Amino acid sequence: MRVSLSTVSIFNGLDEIALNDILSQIIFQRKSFSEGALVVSQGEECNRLMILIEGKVKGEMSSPTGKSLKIEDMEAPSVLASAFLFGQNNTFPVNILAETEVKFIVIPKTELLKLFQISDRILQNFLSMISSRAQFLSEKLRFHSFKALKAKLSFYLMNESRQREMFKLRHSQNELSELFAVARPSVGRAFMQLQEDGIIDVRYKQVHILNRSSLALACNE
Amino acid sequence: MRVSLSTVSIFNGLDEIALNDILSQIIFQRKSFSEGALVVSQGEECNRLMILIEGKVKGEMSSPTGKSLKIEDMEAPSVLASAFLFGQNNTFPVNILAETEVKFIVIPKTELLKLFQISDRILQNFLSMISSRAQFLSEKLRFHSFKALKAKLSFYLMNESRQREMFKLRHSQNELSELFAVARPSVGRAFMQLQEDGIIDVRYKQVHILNRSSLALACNE
DNA sequence: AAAAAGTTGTCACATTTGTTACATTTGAAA
DNA sequence: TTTCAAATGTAACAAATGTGACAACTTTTT
Repeated sequence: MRVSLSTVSIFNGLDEIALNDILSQIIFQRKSFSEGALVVSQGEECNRLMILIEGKVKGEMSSPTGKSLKIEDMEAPSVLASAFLFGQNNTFPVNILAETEVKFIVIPKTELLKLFQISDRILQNFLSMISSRAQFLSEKLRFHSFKALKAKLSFYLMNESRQREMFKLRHSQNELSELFAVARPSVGRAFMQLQEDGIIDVRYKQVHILNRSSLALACNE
Repeated sequence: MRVSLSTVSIFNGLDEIALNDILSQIIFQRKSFSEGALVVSQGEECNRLMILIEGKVKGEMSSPTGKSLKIEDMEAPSVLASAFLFGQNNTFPVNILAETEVKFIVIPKTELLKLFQISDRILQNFLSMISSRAQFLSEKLRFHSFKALKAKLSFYLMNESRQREMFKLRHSQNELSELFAVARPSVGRAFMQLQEDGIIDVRYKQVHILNRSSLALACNE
């Protein structure tokens, strides 16, 4: 189940052999956490790159009320903390929780700088990752600026369906309520409204998109 | 009113002479816009670094309803678009509007890459900027996850006051309503509530913080 | 197959926020 | 100073969302 390191985005374009050579030149750690563990807590100093090579984690922001806003799910292979490593206030903005057994490779910031000098390709990969990250955060921000819940849900359904007319929801209404930062019954109501509008047909996790163009319009309300 | 280039964050630590030498090695443009102009529109390809050297701009996301969510104000010297240059989907996530006459230096992506090779310092500055940018976006995101408007306003007041007991608001309620993504009368109500709670005293733009610790608590509701 | 746990549909009611409107106050311009 | 545009205080009502609850249904576990 563990992934090959060459599939990790920061090592894009490097083959196993080159990669082994490069990695032999720096110091790094391996770390494991068991299911449910708090891998990183919000506010903790961000001074090392964490590469998830096995398992799944989720990132969530604990809002001040104690409730949490789920930011994203990640599964191996992926790179955590990339965008926060070099900032002024380099702290993690989220809690990261292990959803399964997870394994990481941990590269200290100083060693990462060495990597940049060794391989131009790694630097370019890193720049690309960090930019995508900022794009991701902007998208999240736009998403939360969608005021109406119906619009949020419509947008979500547009993305989840990917052209298909029928599909199964990956998330429960409870999870959606965390993603959208609303109460659970509100999610149910929003589904109901889209159904009453004749835009979708939904029964438990099974969704049938009846009118995709109306769904697109519903994103704009 | 135009600022010296050495005060721009991406050129931190370089003196005028070194900077002139470096800049002579690359190709870049100067661009001006008049007040009110749309400097960059959301969705436009982001393939050049824009350095604001004179004037003020604001960035806002047009939400699908046509309403806009103000993201930030920027004034010279500052660097735009840094975080989106190298991503997969390198488009601007915001509209950028000139609030005064503005002047820019525009450096194409390819030339920026040259700069990185010429000066390690510029690369490091760039990494730092882009990380701070991601932090900024995360903070925005957390802010919008503050559900209650009273909490948003409290948080805003905590930041704006900076230790002081009395201060003048920099933004009108109308502007605040854009920042918070709510309706204007709601902002007024939130002020009123904080006043009724005995936490602040507010009369038009003049704010008096009566109980800072309660204000801090109010952020968590 | 049966039991347990989790998910969903749904309700009534409280609370918050949006909308529209208008009078008042302030600050800037004439 | 006077005038005027903008900002603010405030109200009534509409709409959306939160809360708590419970039954019905699914899925997973035993």
